[in-house]
Amino acid sequence: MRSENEPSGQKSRSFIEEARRAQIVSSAVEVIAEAGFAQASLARIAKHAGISKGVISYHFAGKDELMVEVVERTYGTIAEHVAARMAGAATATELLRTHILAVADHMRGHRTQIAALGEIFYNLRTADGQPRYGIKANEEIYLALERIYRFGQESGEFRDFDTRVMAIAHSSAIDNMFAYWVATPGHDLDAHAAELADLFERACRK
Amino acid sequence: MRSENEPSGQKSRSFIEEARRAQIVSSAVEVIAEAGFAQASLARIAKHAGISKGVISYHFAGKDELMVEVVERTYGTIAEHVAARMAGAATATELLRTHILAVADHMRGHRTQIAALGEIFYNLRTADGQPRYGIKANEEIYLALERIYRFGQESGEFRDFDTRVMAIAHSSAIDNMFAYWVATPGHDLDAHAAELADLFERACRK
Amino acid sequence: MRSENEPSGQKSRSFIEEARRAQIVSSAVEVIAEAGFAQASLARIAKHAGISKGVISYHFAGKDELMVEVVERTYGTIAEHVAARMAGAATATELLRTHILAVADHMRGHRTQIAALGEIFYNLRTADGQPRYGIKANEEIYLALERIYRFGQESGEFRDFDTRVMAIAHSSAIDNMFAYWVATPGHDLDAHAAELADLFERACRK
Amino acid sequence: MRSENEPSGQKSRSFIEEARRAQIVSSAVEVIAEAGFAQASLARIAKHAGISKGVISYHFAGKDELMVEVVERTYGTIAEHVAARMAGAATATELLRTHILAVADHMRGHRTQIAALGEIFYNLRTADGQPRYGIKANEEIYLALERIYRFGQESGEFRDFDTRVMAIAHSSAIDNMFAYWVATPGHDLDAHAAELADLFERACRK
DNA sequence: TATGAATGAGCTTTCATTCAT
DNA sequence: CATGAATGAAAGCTCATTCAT
Repeated sequence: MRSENEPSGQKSRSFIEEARRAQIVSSAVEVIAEAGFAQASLARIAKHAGISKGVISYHFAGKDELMVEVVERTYGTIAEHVAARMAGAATATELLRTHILAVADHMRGHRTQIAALGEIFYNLRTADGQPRYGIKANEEIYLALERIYRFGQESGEFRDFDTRVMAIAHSSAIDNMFAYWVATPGHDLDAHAAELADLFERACRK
Repeated sequence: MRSENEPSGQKSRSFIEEARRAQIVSSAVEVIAEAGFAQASLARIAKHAGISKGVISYHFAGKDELMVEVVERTYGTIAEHVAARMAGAATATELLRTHILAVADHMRGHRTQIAALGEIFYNLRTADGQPRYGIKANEEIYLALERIYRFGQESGEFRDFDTRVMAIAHSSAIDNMFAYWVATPGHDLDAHAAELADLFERACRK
Repeated sequence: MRSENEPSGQKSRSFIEEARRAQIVSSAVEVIAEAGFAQASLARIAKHAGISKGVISYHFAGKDELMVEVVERTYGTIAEHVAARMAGAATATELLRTHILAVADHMRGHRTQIAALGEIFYNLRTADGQPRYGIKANEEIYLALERIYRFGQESGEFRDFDTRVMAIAHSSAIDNMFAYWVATPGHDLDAHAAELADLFERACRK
Repeated sequence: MRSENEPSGQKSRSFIEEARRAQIVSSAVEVIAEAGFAQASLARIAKHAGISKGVISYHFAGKDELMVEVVERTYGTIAEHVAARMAGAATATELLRTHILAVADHMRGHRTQIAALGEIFYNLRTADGQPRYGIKANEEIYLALERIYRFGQESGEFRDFDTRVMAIAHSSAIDNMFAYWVATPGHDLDAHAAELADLFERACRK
């Protein structure tokens, strides 16, 4: 919830401003998902949105700010959905299975957003050429997953294993489930997720 | 079929030609691994190799052909090494573990090559904007891994599961092991691979 | 002729209108003096004034009109001050010395204005690319100075010389005294002006 | 004279390269002199030279490098000419007069170059917005002129005065002689220079 | 074979100006 | 009166590619 004072340093934006930003972000998501990060020029994003190139420059300080906003909006949506679904789980095994199933569930309705997110994560670089989000950007996810796994180990549900390795494998299995699903028409996402849940449950249990 | 020297439809090349191509491919690998696909302009690759920009255009039909050649040369090397190591394995469990450990073993000495390979796989697109190697480029790997898993199921070592899902998870776990190792100084690659072998063995066994 | 309030063909302006124009001119002066003519975009001037960009366009027909107004307001101020000081001089030598000293005196309190004036004189161009104020804009000054010098020649105080050359040298010496003073912290403006007065007095006298 | 080793860190350039750079510099000079620094875009300079825009980028690292090269080539030519002429002068008075006359002499044949030089001096800024050559770029000239004036004071030819103020006035009188001559068709440059020589001689002598 | 030179398309960004509200 | 929004032209620059030598 925002307070009156806009405490996080953001300027409050008008309704129109907000709508335009959302429209531009949405257009960027679609272009990136369809044509890839490298082809997603401002000109192309503007054309896709049916607006002038300059509008983007007017509403965003630069291409970087636009990309970062795409990430923040998209990533936030996923995190919220998954967190809500996991709130109901009690055991580590339940948490583990719920996480995989909830993410898959979210993917079905947010195909382009997640595809765009992946492109930006992989490709966006800072002015000095360093990746802005490298694999280090997954750290937050890894920590969250490790918490689940350690909880399982402490509760006696799970055997002893390296939680970091397990978290990386878990995270990458989900990422590639998404990529495979996007690329393979007719692929059964739910079945894939269920198999994955079994896989990691068996890999962890005593 | 052509002559022995042109088994795959390629024109036979002089020694010098071959050496130049190898030199250029090598330079491309280093630049891509270090700076990323997007920053790997022909100018930069040429400069890194200490040659003129035009040489690349002379020896390769275009940037695409160069990238494809990088993939073919690099990928072939990995496949050979892993196949040789797996020749000694008898059971499905042994094959599974050996695959993971052999790949990790190869990674240690071929860091830049594999990094470049990943960049190209992820980023290279055809003229019409479609990914040249999408996840579909993994099909060969998936088939090979599925052969192992089906063998294990038929021999009674492994439980019943969807071999395609397992293959995708297996492949992605290896890819991200590499990415994590590259990004994390001091990360123990062997220990990671051993953990991964345990993980998949437990996920598969009855 | 129009009414008293519109002596020079200008539309009569409301108080608010006048205040806004003054505010904008003032902001323009500060931005130009600080950052140079080329960096003084309307956006920057507006931001500096804490108003919207459109306000400037509303009150001025275009950037050109704003610049011209800056020149007129600023230039008028100098001329008034110098004329007042020279009113008390009787001989040509006194007039000459007083001019230099009075200008220097004015500079001390109007640094930004004069700096901005110089920037605009030097840089502003008409739509067809010709300088709007070239050296020809100094004509008025040259004529005024020539009047002093001719007076001195007629009164017998000064030797015979080309009054136009003397006027140009005089004017440029003052301009550069200003530029040097602005660029050199600690430079003694009064001493500089006094030296200059001696210089021209000696150059003129018989 | 250049040595074989190109000791000053410059890459040796081919004849064609050198010719192109000279052509581009020449085109830049003409465009700047005619249309002013602000209007001298790379596109305009290229068009004026009858070449593609990219050629300039190919031969120069950026617009800055081109501008700096214009300054260096043009400034060098003036300095050489003036120094050669002054070599024959013995007294301070002769040096003083010769300097002014030699500069004027050079101006007649290098109108556009000097005009361009002035534009760049006045307008070129570094990336952080600071003038690249401010009035500080005249320091070298001031020092050279002060040497003449001090010499005259020590030899007893000249009275006591502030040599820095005299040098600034001297330098600015020459600059504006040029500007006035450029702007005023039919103006007699030689007569102007002779008057100026008289002016400064009288201003200095005892 | 190899090179330096040249091209032109496309990139992001800045800007003065216009306009509906 | 004032604003925020939008426009489109032009800027400097990068790049893959072509070509004469």
